[in-house]
Amino acid sequence: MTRKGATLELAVLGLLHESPLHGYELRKRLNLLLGWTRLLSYGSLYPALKRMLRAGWINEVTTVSPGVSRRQRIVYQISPAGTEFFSREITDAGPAAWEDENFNMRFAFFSRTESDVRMRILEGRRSRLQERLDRARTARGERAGDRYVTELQRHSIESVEREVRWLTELIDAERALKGTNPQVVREPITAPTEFS
Amino acid sequence: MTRKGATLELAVLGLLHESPLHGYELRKRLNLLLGWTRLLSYGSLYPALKRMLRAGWINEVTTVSPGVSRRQRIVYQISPAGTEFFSREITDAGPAAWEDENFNMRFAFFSRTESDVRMRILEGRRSRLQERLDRARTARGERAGDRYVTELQRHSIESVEREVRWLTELIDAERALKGTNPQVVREPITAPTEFS
DNA sequence: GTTAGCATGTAAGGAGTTACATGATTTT
DNA sequence: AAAATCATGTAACTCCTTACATGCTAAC
Repeated sequence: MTRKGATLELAVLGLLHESPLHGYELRKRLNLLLGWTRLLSYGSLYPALKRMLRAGWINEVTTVSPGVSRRQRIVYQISPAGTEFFSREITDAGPAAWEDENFNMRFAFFSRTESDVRMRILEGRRSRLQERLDRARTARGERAGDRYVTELQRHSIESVEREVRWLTELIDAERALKGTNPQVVREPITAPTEFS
Repeated sequence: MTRKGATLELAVLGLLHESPLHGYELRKRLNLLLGWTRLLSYGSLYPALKRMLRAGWINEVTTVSPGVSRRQRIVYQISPAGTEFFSREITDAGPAAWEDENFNMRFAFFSRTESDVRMRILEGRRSRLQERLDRARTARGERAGDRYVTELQRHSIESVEREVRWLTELIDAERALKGTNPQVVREPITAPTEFS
């Protein structure tokens, strides 16, 4: 099936992989992690958590000993099924991985990916942007009418070009890394941050 | 009311303002004009045209003399009500104008806007991005964990900074222009391009 | 004559927002 | 004691995409 919109679900699983969290905190972290243009709303997060509960990817752990705060909260933790799903999805380097909505999230979890997967995603992303660039460049020549339109097109093209250069640097770095160390780069798991 | 999603409608009206067009051609031009990340689909354009017909903003002009091609097409032209609506919306320099989805479109039609409106939209857009930047910058300090996450944040911040610089240049240019010529900058209307 | 591109649509469904609703806890 | 922020949710609605359906016309 490979639901197109598993972005949110995957990001949640990725965060819960590090430490259990409750909804409110999850939302804050998601907004920091992925530079979403609009902030993620509760109306979108909470239903997603319910869906994930039903799917068996996460478990509800109603607060036992909340530590500092005596405020009751619903804490979620990732289940084995969730871990399995996350790993499977994160391994997939298909077109979905380099689409606009997914790419940032995939990149954010690159530490949990094999080097080849990273490469294929970065290269896929780059050629996607390259296509867009080609279209934009030919379009520019055609109608040199309004000066604001022209300026907008110029700036858009420059932005995408910059993005492409960034990807090229990353690809080169990845290739260099691959040469020296063919293994997966495993970051040491940081100690679960205490959510206050 | 100020429907949030009038973006598409406004863009269509803006294009029809220059010359009557049929749906297929409209879609192509919209995709060029606004650098939408995904191409606009027919499933979104055609229903929008129907809505606009019902609203009385456009008229259907089933092809009379198609010129070069003898292919029958449904050509739309803007109505007085549509012109009125477009002018009213394009004059509004409220928050909606500098949101992500709207800003590019508004900018593309800047030639049909007063200098003060342009200024307010550019400045609104800039402070919106500035806020985003502040949030991102403070976020960055907190968790210097994963190197890919760090790189993503660095790059995002740099992109927004670049955007802010661009807006600043535009604002300065606009201010200089305002000093010399307080009137609206009217581009000569380019001759309606013959759609083949 | 067949393929590629032109041209117009509809139906079902996904993903998320806004607005509403409620209440606890912490800070001032 | 009030205000801010934490915390969790639901319902209605919007906008768009995908996939389907259909047929014309130009070029090879």
